[in-house]
Amino acid sequence: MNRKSCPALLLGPVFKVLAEPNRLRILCALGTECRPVTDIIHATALPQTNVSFHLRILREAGLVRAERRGAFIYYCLPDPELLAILQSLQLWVTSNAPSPDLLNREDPNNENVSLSNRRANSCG
Amino acid sequence: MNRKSCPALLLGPVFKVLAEPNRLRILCALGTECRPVTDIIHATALPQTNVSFHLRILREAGLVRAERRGAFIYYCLPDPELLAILQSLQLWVTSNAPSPDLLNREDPNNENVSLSNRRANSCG
DNA sequence: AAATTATATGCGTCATAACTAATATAAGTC
DNA sequence: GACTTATATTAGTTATGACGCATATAATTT
Repeated sequence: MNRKSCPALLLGPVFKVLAEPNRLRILCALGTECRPVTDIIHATALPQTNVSFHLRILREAGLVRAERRGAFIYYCLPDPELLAILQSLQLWVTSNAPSPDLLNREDPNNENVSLSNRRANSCG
Repeated sequence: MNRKSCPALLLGPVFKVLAEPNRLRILCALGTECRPVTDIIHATALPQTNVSFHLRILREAGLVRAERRGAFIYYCLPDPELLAILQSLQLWVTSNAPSPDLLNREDPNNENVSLSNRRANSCG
């Protein structure tokens, strides 16, 4: 099963970049504005070296654009479209996915997924 | 910067789940159909234990639904909406992001991101 | 109920990614 | 050119996640 038969594989690297909470916070701190790294450092309260580390990853994934203005380097989202897509996904998650706090816990009653015998079904 | 000030943080766990290529292949193998685990094993050529491992993670993230039918457990996507969102993101990636093959390599000329001095800009 | 098929789980190992500290580069100011 | 500010990089450490093996559970068939 290669990329041809599963084009979604293209999304893997992007998802990997977006999976890191601190990177999401950086994107959040950017919003629709362009901001210098210093601002991001203050907004996220992350150490400078760590912000720079994550910015590089975001940059190489094409998820932020960087441009120098004098001594500062401003970062911003490349495209409002991206923001819209992420927001629709966010909407889907909040309305459809299980409580995200449960993701890392075992649900004691295994109620998330009932594997008990029932033939009635809505798909397939 | 908590969830209130950055609701995108909710997406972190979902992205983490979607970042794994084999999980994307499993979703791909499912498509819009419901299929038993055996089918997924054959389609992906992954070892059973590995498929089961990934299915659990997908399940707990709410990205697939499971239902038993006799001896088989059928898995399927919970919602066509999800597929649509992922496809729009995929479209964005293919048209806007840098070549994904470059993501894991250092680009030798550093052409991905020009940090050279230029004051002209389109944002901020 | 024994055997078979379908699927899940626990554990150990290995690879990868995040983080820290120290240092380097690059631009601006005096 | 020396000094300061802004940002990036490198190396080392730690944490996390994927995978494989062995085994467990659950339903089906005989």
